Amino acid sequence: MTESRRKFRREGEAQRQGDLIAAALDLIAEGGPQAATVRAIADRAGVTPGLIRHYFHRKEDLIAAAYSAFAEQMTADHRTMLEGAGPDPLARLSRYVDRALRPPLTDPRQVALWAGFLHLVQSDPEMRAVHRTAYSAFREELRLLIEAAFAAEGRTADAARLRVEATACNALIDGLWLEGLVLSEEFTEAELARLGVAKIGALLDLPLERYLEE
Amino acid sequence: MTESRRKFRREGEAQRQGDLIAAALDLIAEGGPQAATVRAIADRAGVTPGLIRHYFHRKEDLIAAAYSAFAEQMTADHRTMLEGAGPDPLARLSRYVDRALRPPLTDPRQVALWAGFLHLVQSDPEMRAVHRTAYSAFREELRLLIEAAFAAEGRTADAARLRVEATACNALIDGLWLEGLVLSEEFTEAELARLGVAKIGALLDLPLERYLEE
DNA sequence: CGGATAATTCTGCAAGCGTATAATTGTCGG
DNA sequence: CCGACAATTATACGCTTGCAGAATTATCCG
Repeated sequence: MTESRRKFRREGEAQRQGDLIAAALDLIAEGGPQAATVRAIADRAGVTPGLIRHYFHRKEDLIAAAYSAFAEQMTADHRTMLEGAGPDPLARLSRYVDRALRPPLTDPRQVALWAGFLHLVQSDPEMRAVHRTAYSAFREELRLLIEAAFAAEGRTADAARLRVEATACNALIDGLWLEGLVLSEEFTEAELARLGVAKIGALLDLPLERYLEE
Repeated sequence: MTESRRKFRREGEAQRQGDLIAAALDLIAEGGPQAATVRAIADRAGVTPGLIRHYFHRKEDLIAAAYSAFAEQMTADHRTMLEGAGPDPLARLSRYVDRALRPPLTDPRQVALWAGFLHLVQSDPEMRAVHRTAYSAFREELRLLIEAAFAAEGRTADAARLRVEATACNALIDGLWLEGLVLSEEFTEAELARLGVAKIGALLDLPLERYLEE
Protein backbone atom coordinates (compact mmCIF):
# COMPACT_ATOMS: atom_id res chain seq x y z
CA MET A 1 0.00 0.00 0.00
CA THR A 2 2.38 2.62 1.23
CA GLU A 3 4.60 3.63 -1.66
CA SER A 4 7.86 2.27 -0.30
CA ARG A 5 10.32 5.01 0.41
CA ARG A 6 13.98 4.15 0.45
CA LYS A 7 15.29 3.01 3.82
CA PHE A 8 18.24 4.88 5.24
CA ARG A 9 20.44 5.24 8.27
CA ARG A 10 21.35 8.52 9.85
CA GLU A 11 25.06 9.24 9.95
CA GLY A 12 27.12 11.98 11.47
CA GLU A 13 28.15 14.99 9.48
CA ALA A 14 31.80 13.99 9.33
CA GLN A 15 30.98 10.49 8.10
CA ARG A 16 28.65 11.60 5.31
CA GLN A 17 30.87 14.44 4.17
CA GLY A 18 33.73 11.99 4.06
CA ASP A 19 31.70 9.51 2.03
CA LEU A 20 30.66 12.17 -0.44
CA ILE A 21 34.21 13.44 -0.81
CA ALA A 22 35.52 9.93 -1.30
CA ALA A 23 32.87 9.27 -3.93
CA ALA A 24 33.71 12.49 -5.75
CA LEU A 25 37.43 11.65 -5.75
CA ASP A 26 36.73 8.16 -7.06
CA LEU A 27 34.72 9.50 -9.95
CA ILE A 28 37.18 12.25 -10.83
CA ALA A 29 40.02 9.75 -10.79
CA GLU A 30 38.12 7.40 -13.05
CA GLY A 31 36.55 9.76 -15.53
CA GLY A 32 37.67 13.29 -14.86
CA PRO A 33 35.61 16.17 -13.47
CA GLN A 34 32.87 15.59 -16.01
CA ALA A 35 32.15 12.20 -14.50
CA ALA A 36 31.57 13.70 -11.07
CA THR A 37 27.95 14.74 -11.46
CA VAL A 38 25.76 15.30 -8.46
CA ARG A 39 23.75 12.20 -9.22
CA ALA A 40 26.80 10.01 -9.82
CA ILE A 41 28.45 11.16 -6.62
CA ALA A 42 25.33 10.53 -4.56
CA ASP A 43 24.91 7.13 -6.15
CA ARG A 44 28.49 6.12 -5.43
CA ALA A 45 28.16 7.34 -1.84
CA GLY A 46 24.96 5.37 -1.40
CA VAL A 47 22.68 8.34 -0.84
CA THR A 48 20.28 10.43 -2.90
CA PRO A 49 21.37 13.64 -4.66
CA GLY A 50 19.47 15.93 -2.38
CA LEU A 51 21.73 15.06 0.51
CA ILE A 52 24.67 16.69 -1.15
CA ARG A 53 23.02 20.03 -0.83
CA HIS A 54 22.37 19.36 2.82
CA TYR A 55 26.10 19.14 3.48
CA PHE A 56 27.50 21.40 0.77
CA HIS A 57 25.90 24.59 -0.38
CA ARG A 58 26.89 24.12 -3.99
CA LYS A 59 28.44 21.24 -5.88
CA GLU A 60 31.49 23.44 -6.37
CA ASP A 61 31.98 23.46 -2.59
CA LEU A 62 32.04 19.68 -2.50
CA ILE A 63 34.61 19.58 -5.30
CA ALA A 64 36.76 22.12 -3.48
CA ALA A 65 36.52 20.06 -0.31
CA ALA A 66 37.50 16.99 -2.30
CA TYR A 67 40.57 18.76 -3.62
CA SER A 68 41.57 19.82 -0.14
CA ALA A 69 41.20 16.24 1.00
CA PHE A 70 43.34 15.08 -1.89
CA ALA A 71 46.09 17.58 -1.09
CA GLU A 72 45.95 16.69 2.60
CA GLN A 73 46.20 12.99 1.83
CA MET A 74 49.29 13.61 -0.25
CA THR A 75 51.00 15.66 2.43
CA ALA A 76 50.06 13.01 4.96
CA ASP A 77 51.61 10.34 2.75
CA HIS A 78 54.74 12.44 2.52
CA ARG A 79 54.89 12.86 6.25
CA THR A 80 54.90 9.13 6.87
CA MET A 81 57.65 8.58 4.33
CA LEU A 82 60.43 9.33 6.79
CA GLU A 83 58.82 7.60 9.72
CA GLY A 84 61.20 5.23 11.40
CA ALA A 85 64.11 6.49 9.37
CA GLY A 86 67.38 6.82 11.16
CA PRO A 87 69.36 9.99 11.65
CA ASP A 88 71.83 9.43 8.79
CA PRO A 89 71.10 12.22 6.24
CA LEU A 90 72.02 10.15 3.20
CA ALA A 91 69.90 7.25 4.33
CA ARG A 92 67.02 9.64 4.93
CA LEU A 93 67.28 11.17 1.49
CA SER A 94 67.55 7.76 -0.11
CA ARG A 95 64.50 6.56 1.75
CA TYR A 96 62.54 9.66 0.83
CA VAL A 97 63.15 9.15 -2.87
CA ASP A 98 62.44 5.46 -2.63
CA ARG A 99 59.14 6.01 -0.88
CA ALA A 100 58.12 8.78 -3.25
CA LEU A 101 58.35 6.34 -6.13
CA ARG A 102 56.32 3.54 -4.61
CA PRO A 103 52.66 3.18 -3.84
CA PRO A 104 50.64 4.85 -2.59
CA LEU A 105 52.23 7.85 -4.25
CA THR A 106 52.79 6.18 -7.62
CA ASP A 107 49.25 4.91 -7.79
CA PRO A 108 47.90 5.89 -11.24
CA ARG A 109 44.92 7.22 -9.39
CA GLN A 110 47.05 10.02 -8.00
CA VAL A 111 48.11 11.16 -11.44
CA ALA A 112 44.57 10.95 -12.70
CA LEU A 113 43.36 13.09 -9.82
CA TRP A 114 46.14 15.58 -10.33
CA ALA A 115 45.22 15.95 -13.99
CA GLY A 116 41.53 16.09 -13.24
CA PHE A 117 41.94 18.96 -10.83
CA LEU A 118 44.41 20.95 -12.91
CA HIS A 119 41.91 23.26 -14.57
CA LEU A 120 39.86 23.77 -11.44
CA VAL A 121 43.00 24.68 -9.53
CA GLN A 122 44.04 27.16 -12.16
CA SER A 123 40.72 28.94 -12.30
CA ASP A 124 39.76 28.98 -8.63
CA PRO A 125 42.01 31.19 -6.47
CA GLU A 126 41.17 29.36 -3.27
CA MET A 127 42.10 25.97 -4.71
CA ARG A 128 45.19 27.55 -6.16
CA ALA A 129 46.22 28.62 -2.68
CA VAL A 130 45.74 25.08 -1.35
CA HIS A 131 47.88 23.81 -4.19
CA ARG A 132 50.71 26.25 -3.61
CA THR A 133 50.84 25.49 0.09
CA ALA A 134 51.01 21.73 -0.39
CA TYR A 135 53.47 21.99 -3.22
CA SER A 136 55.94 24.26 -1.51
CA ALA A 137 55.88 21.97 1.52
CA PHE A 138 57.19 19.14 -0.64
CA ARG A 139 59.90 21.30 -2.13
CA GLU A 140 60.96 22.59 1.23
CA GLU A 141 61.22 19.12 2.71
CA LEU A 142 63.32 17.95 -0.19
CA ARG A 143 65.55 21.02 0.10
CA LEU A 144 66.21 20.33 3.75
CA LEU A 145 67.06 16.71 3.05
CA ILE A 146 69.51 17.73 0.36
CA GLU A 147 71.11 20.36 2.55
CA ALA A 148 71.61 17.86 5.36
CA ALA A 149 73.03 15.28 2.97
CA PHE A 150 75.48 17.81 1.57
CA ALA A 151 76.52 18.82 5.06
CA ALA A 152 77.10 15.19 6.02
CA GLU A 153 79.51 14.89 3.13
CA GLY A 154 81.29 18.03 4.14
CA ARG A 155 79.92 20.02 1.25
CA THR A 156 78.33 23.42 1.55
CA ALA A 157 75.88 25.07 -0.79
CA ASP A 158 74.32 28.50 -0.81
CA ALA A 159 70.58 29.05 -0.99
CA ALA A 160 70.49 29.56 -4.75
CA ARG A 161 72.38 26.35 -5.38
CA LEU A 162 70.12 24.41 -3.04
CA ARG A 163 67.09 25.80 -4.76
CA VAL A 164 68.35 24.61 -8.10
CA GLU A 165 69.23 21.16 -6.80
CA ALA A 166 65.87 20.77 -5.12
CA THR A 167 64.09 21.85 -8.29
CA ALA A 168 65.98 19.32 -10.38
CA CYS A 169 65.42 16.50 -7.90
CA ASN A 170 61.78 17.34 -7.57
CA ALA A 171 61.46 17.39 -11.34
CA LEU A 172 63.09 14.00 -11.67
CA ILE A 173 60.81 12.51 -9.06
CA ASP A 174 57.73 14.06 -10.64
CA GLY A 175 58.84 12.91 -14.06
CA LEU A 176 59.35 9.34 -12.90
CA TRP A 177 56.04 9.51 -11.12
CA LEU A 178 54.46 10.47 -14.43
CA GLU A 179 56.48 7.86 -16.27
CA GLY A 180 55.17 5.27 -13.87
CA LEU A 181 51.69 5.85 -15.22
CA VAL A 182 52.76 5.27 -18.80
CA LEU A 183 55.30 2.55 -18.21
CA SER A 184 53.54 0.66 -15.47
CA GLU A 185 53.74 -2.52 -17.54
CA GLU A 186 57.38 -2.04 -18.35
CA PHE A 187 58.76 -1.24 -14.91
CA THR A 188 58.03 -2.92 -11.63
CA GLU A 189 57.55 -0.59 -8.71
CA ALA A 190 60.81 -1.73 -7.14
CA GLU A 191 62.67 -0.93 -10.37
CA LEU A 192 61.21 2.54 -10.57
CA ALA A 193 62.17 3.35 -6.99
CA ARG A 194 65.67 1.92 -7.42
CA LEU A 195 66.14 3.88 -10.62
CA GLY A 196 65.01 7.03 -8.89
CA VAL A 197 67.43 6.65 -6.00
CA ALA A 198 70.32 5.93 -8.35
CA LYS A 199 69.60 8.92 -10.56
CA ILE A 200 69.01 11.35 -7.74
CA GLY A 201 72.39 10.17 -6.48
CA ALA A 202 73.89 10.95 -9.87
CA LEU A 203 72.24 14.36 -9.93
CA LEU A 204 73.62 15.34 -6.55
CA ASP A 205 76.83 13.34 -6.77
CA LEU A 206 75.96 11.46 -3.61
CA PRO A 207 76.42 7.71 -3.04
CA LEU A 208 72.75 7.10 -2.32
CA GLU A 209 72.55 3.61 -3.74
CA ARG A 210 74.59 2.33 -0.89
CA TYR A 211 71.74 3.24 1.41
CA LEU A 212 69.05 1.31 -0.38
CA GLU A 213 67.36 -0.98 2.06
CA GLU A 214 67.10 -4.76 1.83
CA MET B 1 10.45 41.35 -43.86
CA THR B 2 12.44 38.24 -44.52
CA GLU B 3 13.53 36.90 -41.18
CA SER B 4 17.24 37.53 -41.52
CA ARG B 5 19.19 34.32 -41.60
CA ARG B 6 22.83 34.36 -40.64
CA LYS B 7 25.16 35.07 -43.56
CA PHE B 8 27.94 32.57 -44.15
CA ARG B 9 30.74 31.62 -46.47
CA ARG B 10 31.31 28.16 -47.76
CA GLU B 11 34.68 26.73 -46.87
CA GLY B 12 36.49 23.57 -47.82
CA GLU B 13 36.30 20.51 -45.65
CA ALA B 14 39.93 20.77 -44.50
CA GLN B 15 39.54 24.42 -43.50
CA ARG B 16 36.39 23.92 -41.47
CA GLN B 17 37.59 20.76 -39.80
CA GLY B 18 40.77 22.57 -38.90
CA ASP B 19 38.84 25.50 -37.45
CA LEU B 20 36.66 23.22 -35.39
CA ILE B 21 39.63 21.26 -34.11
CA ALA B 22 41.48 24.45 -33.20
CA ALA B 23 38.43 25.75 -31.37
CA ALA B 24 38.07 22.50 -29.44
CA LEU B 25 41.74 22.56 -28.43
CA ASP B 26 41.48 26.16 -27.30
CA LEU B 27 38.54 25.38 -25.08
CA ILE B 28 40.04 22.21 -23.62
CA ALA B 29 43.26 24.06 -22.85
CA GLU B 30 41.36 26.85 -21.14
CA GLY B 31 38.74 24.97 -19.19
CA GLY B 32 39.21 21.25 -19.63
CA PRO B 33 37.03 18.83 -21.57
CA GLN B 34 33.90 20.06 -19.83
CA ALA B 35 34.33 23.46 -21.44
CA ALA B 36 34.37 21.98 -24.92
CA THR B 37 30.64 21.70 -25.52
CA VAL B 38 29.26 21.47 -29.02
CA ARG B 39 27.83 24.96 -28.79
CA ALA B 40 30.98 26.51 -27.34
CA ILE B 41 33.15 24.91 -30.00
CA ALA B 42 30.89 26.09 -32.81
CA ASP B 43 30.78 29.55 -31.34
CA ARG B 44 34.57 29.77 -31.06
CA ALA B 45 34.94 28.51 -34.62
CA GLY B 46 32.45 31.06 -35.88
CA VAL B 47 29.84 28.60 -37.08
CA THR B 48 26.59 27.14 -35.78
CA PRO B 49 26.47 23.87 -33.82
CA GLY B 50 24.77 21.92 -36.56
CA LEU B 51 27.85 22.19 -38.74
CA ILE B 52 29.86 20.05 -36.37
CA ARG B 53 27.64 17.13 -37.14
CA HIS B 54 28.16 17.74 -40.83
CA TYR B 55 31.89 17.15 -40.48
CA PHE B 56 32.02 14.78 -37.51
CA HIS B 57 29.55 12.05 -36.87
CA ARG B 58 29.64 12.48 -33.14
CA LYS B 59 31.24 15.03 -30.86
CA GLU B 60 33.52 12.30 -29.62
CA ASP B 61 34.95 12.02 -33.13
CA LEU B 62 35.83 15.70 -33.14
CA ILE B 63 37.53 15.39 -29.78
CA ALA B 64 39.50 12.37 -30.99
CA ALA B 65 40.55 14.31 -34.09
CA ALA B 66 41.60 17.19 -31.84
CA TYR B 67 43.76 14.86 -29.79
CA SER B 68 45.40 13.48 -32.91
CA ALA B 69 46.12 17.04 -34.03
CA PHE B 70 47.62 17.81 -30.63
CA ALA B 71 49.86 14.75 -30.72
CA GLU B 72 50.91 15.52 -34.29
CA GLN B 73 51.76 19.10 -33.39
CA MET B 74 53.96 17.91 -30.56
CA THR B 75 55.83 15.45 -32.75
CA ALA B 76 56.22 18.16 -35.37
CA ASP B 77 57.67 20.48 -32.73
CA HIS B 78 60.09 17.76 -31.71
CA ARG B 79 61.14 17.19 -35.28
CA THR B 80 62.15 20.81 -35.76
CA MET B 81 64.17 20.81 -32.55
CA LEU B 82 67.26 19.38 -34.18
CA GLU B 83 66.92 21.32 -37.40
CA GLY B 84 70.16 23.03 -38.32
CA ALA B 85 72.05 21.21 -35.61
CA GLY B 86 75.55 20.10 -36.47
CA PRO B 87 76.82 16.53 -36.48
CA ASP B 88 78.47 16.63 -33.04
CA PRO B 89 76.47 14.18 -30.88
CA LEU B 90 76.99 16.06 -27.63
CA ALA B 91 75.96 19.33 -29.22
CA ARG B 92 72.88 17.64 -30.63
CA LEU B 93 71.85 16.20 -27.30
CA SER B 94 72.44 19.52 -25.59
CA ARG B 95 70.37 21.31 -28.15
CA TYR B 96 67.58 18.76 -27.89
CA VAL B 97 67.26 19.22 -24.15
CA ASP B 98 67.49 22.98 -24.46
CA ARG B 99 64.74 23.14 -27.05
CA ALA B 100 62.52 20.73 -25.14
CA LEU B 101 62.51 23.16 -22.22
CA ARG B 102 61.64 26.30 -24.15
CA PRO B 103 58.49 27.43 -25.85
CA PRO B 104 56.56 26.21 -27.67
CA LEU B 105 56.93 22.98 -25.73
CA THR B 106 56.91 24.60 -22.30
CA ASP B 107 53.81 26.63 -23.07
CA PRO B 108 51.41 26.10 -20.14
CA ARG B 109 48.81 25.41 -22.78
CA GLN B 110 50.56 22.16 -23.61
CA VAL B 111 50.39 20.95 -20.04
CA ALA B 112 46.76 21.94 -19.79
CA LEU B 113 45.94 20.02 -22.95
CA TRP B 114 47.89 17.01 -21.77
CA ALA B 115 45.97 16.97 -18.50
CA GLY B 116 42.68 17.61 -20.23
CA PHE B 117 43.09 14.64 -22.50
CA LEU B 118 44.40 12.23 -19.89
CA HIS B 119 41.12 10.58 -19.03
CA LEU B 120 39.92 10.43 -22.61
CA VAL B 121 43.18 8.80 -23.63
CA GLN B 122 42.93 6.23 -20.89
CA SER B 123 39.38 5.22 -21.68
CA ASP B 124 39.44 5.27 -25.48
CA PRO B 125 41.66 2.53 -26.99
CA GLU B 126 42.11 4.40 -30.25
CA MET B 127 43.33 7.55 -28.55
CA ARG B 128 45.49 5.39 -26.36
CA ALA B 129 47.16 4.00 -29.47
CA VAL B 130 47.84 7.51 -30.77
CA HIS B 131 49.36 8.38 -27.43
CA ARG B 132 51.63 5.36 -27.29
CA THR B 133 52.91 5.96 -30.82
CA ALA B 134 53.76 9.60 -30.20
CA TYR B 135 55.25 8.90 -26.81
CA SER B 136 57.52 6.09 -27.87
CA ALA B 137 58.78 8.24 -30.73
CA PHE B 138 60.06 10.78 -28.20
CA ARG B 139 61.70 8.12 -26.10
CA GLU B 140 63.30 6.49 -29.10
CA GLU B 141 64.73 9.76 -30.36
CA LEU B 142 66.19 10.54 -26.96
CA ARG B 143 67.64 7.04 -26.73
CA LEU B 144 69.40 7.44 -30.06
CA LEU B 145 70.83 10.81 -29.04
CA ILE B 146 72.17 9.34 -25.82
CA GLU B 147 73.64 6.35 -27.59
CA ALA B 148 75.44 8.59 -30.07
CA ALA B 149 76.72 10.85 -27.31
CA PHE B 150 78.07 7.87 -25.37
CA ALA B 151 79.75 6.56 -28.50
CA ALA B 152 81.37 9.92 -29.15
CA GLU B 153 82.92 9.74 -25.70
CA GLY B 154 84.14 6.25 -26.28
CA ARG B 155 81.62 4.72 -23.93
CA THR B 156 79.46 1.74 -24.75
CA ALA B 157 76.16 0.76 -23.21
CA ASP B 158 73.91 -2.22 -23.70
CA ALA B 159 70.25 -1.90 -24.57
CA ALA B 160 69.03 -2.25 -21.00
CA ARG B 161 71.36 0.47 -19.77
CA LEU B 162 70.32 2.80 -22.58
CA ARG B 163 66.68 2.20 -21.81
CA VAL B 164 67.25 3.17 -18.20
CA GLU B 165 69.20 6.29 -19.11
CA ALA B 166 66.58 7.38 -21.62
CA THR B 167 63.83 6.84 -19.09
CA ALA B 168 65.61 8.93 -16.49
CA CYS B 169 66.40 11.73 -18.94
CA ASN B 170 62.88 11.73 -20.25
CA ALA B 171 61.56 11.87 -16.71
CA LEU B 172 63.76 14.82 -15.85
CA ILE B 173 62.65 16.70 -18.94
CA ASP B 174 59.00 15.93 -18.28
CA GLY B 175 59.38 16.92 -14.67
CA LEU B 176 60.96 20.24 -15.52
CA TRP B 177 58.29 20.76 -18.15
CA LEU B 178 55.71 20.28 -15.41
CA GLU B 179 57.71 22.42 -13.01
CA GLY B 180 57.68 25.16 -15.61
CA LEU B 181 53.94 25.41 -15.23
CA VAL B 182 54.11 25.85 -11.48
CA LEU B 183 57.26 27.91 -11.27
CA SER B 184 56.78 30.06 -14.33
CA GLU B 185 57.11 33.16 -12.17
CA GLU B 186 60.21 31.90 -10.44
CA PHE B 187 62.24 30.70 -13.40
CA THR B 188 62.83 32.41 -16.71
CA GLU B 189 62.62 30.17 -19.72
CA ALA B 190 66.36 30.49 -20.32
CA GLU B 191 67.06 29.40 -16.75
CA LEU B 192 64.86 26.36 -17.05
CA ALA B 193 66.55 25.25 -20.27
CA ARG B 194 70.04 25.85 -18.87
CA LEU B 195 69.17 23.95 -15.72
CA GLY B 196 67.87 21.08 -17.80
CA VAL B 197 71.00 20.80 -19.91
CA ALA B 198 73.24 20.93 -16.86
CA LYS B 199 71.31 18.26 -15.01
CA ILE B 200 70.96 15.92 -17.97
CA GLY B 201 74.72 16.27 -18.23
CA ALA B 202 75.05 15.27 -14.59
CA LEU B 203 72.70 12.33 -15.07
CA LEU B 204 74.68 10.96 -17.99
CA ASP B 205 78.08 12.17 -16.84
CA LEU B 206 78.54 14.08 -20.07
CA PRO B 207 79.98 17.64 -20.35
CA LEU B 208 76.88 19.02 -22.02
CA GLU B 209 77.09 22.51 -20.60
CA ARG B 210 80.06 23.22 -22.76
CA TYR B 211 77.81 22.90 -25.78
CA LEU B 212 75.24 25.41 -24.68
CA GLU B 213 74.80 27.94 -27.42
CA GLU B 214 75.46 31.68 -27.03
C1' DC C 1 22.60 33.46 -66.19
C1' DG C 2 20.11 29.65 -64.12
C1' DG C 3 19.78 25.26 -61.98
C1' DA C 4 21.98 21.61 -59.13
C1' DT C 5 24.34 20.55 -55.09
C1' DA C 6 26.18 20.41 -50.81
C1' DA C 7 27.63 23.53 -47.11
C1' DT C 8 25.41 25.88 -43.60
C1' DT C 9 21.77 27.52 -40.57
C1' DC C 10 17.63 26.80 -38.01
C1' DT C 11 14.38 24.58 -35.07
C1' DG C 12 13.22 21.07 -32.07
C1' DC C 13 13.66 17.19 -28.84
C1' DA C 14 14.82 13.95 -25.14
C1' DA C 15 18.02 13.28 -21.62
C1' DG C 16 20.90 14.90 -18.07
C1' DC C 17 22.50 18.68 -15.41
C1' DG C 18 22.50 21.57 -10.81
C1' DT C 19 19.44 23.47 -7.69
C1' DA C 20 15.36 24.26 -4.75
C1' DT C 21 12.00 22.76 -1.52
C1' DA C 22 8.45 19.87 0.42
C1' DA C 23 7.56 15.41 2.35
C1' DT C 24 9.16 11.64 5.16
C1' DT C 25 11.53 8.99 8.66
C1' DG C 26 15.33 7.44 11.66
C1' DT C 27 17.13 8.63 16.10
C1' DC C 28 17.63 10.34 20.55
C1' DG C 29 16.31 12.66 25.01
C1' DG C 30 12.87 12.78 28.29
C1' DC D 1 7.30 4.81 24.56
C1' DC D 2 6.60 9.13 22.54
C1' DG D 3 7.43 13.60 20.65
C1' DA D 4 10.86 16.68 18.50
C1' DC D 5 14.10 17.45 15.21
C1' DA D 6 17.45 16.94 12.00
C1' DA D 7 18.95 13.64 8.42
C1' DT D 8 17.37 11.87 4.35
C1' DT D 9 14.40 11.03 0.39
C1' DA D 10 11.35 12.54 -3.19
C1' DT D 11 9.72 15.59 -6.54
C1' DA D 12 9.95 19.29 -9.50
C1' DC D 13 11.82 23.18 -12.23
C1' DG D 14 14.66 25.64 -15.51
C1' DC D 15 18.77 25.26 -18.14
C1' DT D 16 22.23 23.02 -20.94
C1' DT D 17 23.68 19.24 -23.38
C1' DG D 18 24.31 16.19 -27.69
C1' DC D 19 21.85 14.90 -31.51
C1' DA D 20 18.59 14.86 -35.42
C1' DG D 21 16.37 16.49 -39.61
C1' DA D 22 14.19 20.12 -42.36
C1' DA D 23 14.91 24.59 -44.42
C1' DT D 24 17.95 27.75 -46.66
C1' DT D 25 21.60 29.68 -49.45
C1' DA D 26 26.38 30.19 -51.29
C1' DT D 27 28.90 28.42 -54.90
C1' DC D 28 30.08 26.04 -58.98
C1' DC D 29 29.26 24.29 -63.56
C1' DG D 30 27.20 24.19 -68.03
